[in-house]
Amino acid sequence: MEMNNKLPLKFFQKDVHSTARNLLGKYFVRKIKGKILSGKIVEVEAYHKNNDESSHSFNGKTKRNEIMFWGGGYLYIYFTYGMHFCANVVTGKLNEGAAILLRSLEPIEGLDIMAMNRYNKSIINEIEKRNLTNGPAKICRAFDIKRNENGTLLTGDKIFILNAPKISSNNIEVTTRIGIKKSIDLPWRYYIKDNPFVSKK
DNA sequence: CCACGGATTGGCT
DNA sequence: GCCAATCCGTGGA
Repeated sequence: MEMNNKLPLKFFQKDVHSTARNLLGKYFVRKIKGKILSGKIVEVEAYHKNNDESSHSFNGKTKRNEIMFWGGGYLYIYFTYGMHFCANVVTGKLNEGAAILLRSLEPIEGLDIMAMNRYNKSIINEIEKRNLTNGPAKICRAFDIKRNENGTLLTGDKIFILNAPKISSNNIEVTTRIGIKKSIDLPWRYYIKDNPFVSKK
């Protein structure tokens, strides 16, 4: 895959909803130990400090969520349920408190390494491939992303996002978000219509 | 200091 | 479909 078309900082420094839509179809990439892991972004959710009680940033800045206030272009990693990590792309301006949760990827490169990270074996069947990165915690497990990666700048050379053609609105499905108990009616989940790697319809 | 529960997953029924 | 696993951020005393 061509590696010279990284998304620039200004891509991330815009409105969280347009950026969420724009992230669909792009390639999330991690270089680790000389290898490339990558996946096409097929499902995301927007979170924002304002009017969104489910957002980690809703009650203001804390040590845990401070990356959400650093402005667009950083990776915000949080730990949940005592065993899982999830990855967010921070968007907008300084102190805006906006981020996009990566909910599902279509695995593209480094499937053998992802399979080791997820299943402790390098050869997998079609069902296992389907389940490799189709959930927010599965993505972090497959890409070996943990607390260390919190605050990583996405324009660096370790973790970044490659540009790809924009997905047209016709091909984007918009729904309420999954797995939350507050602000459950906000239609802030975006996914690529008919992509088999989307976590849930 | 302590209690609560979560932007989840996978295994078992 | 249901539920256990397992940590730590958060908020109240």
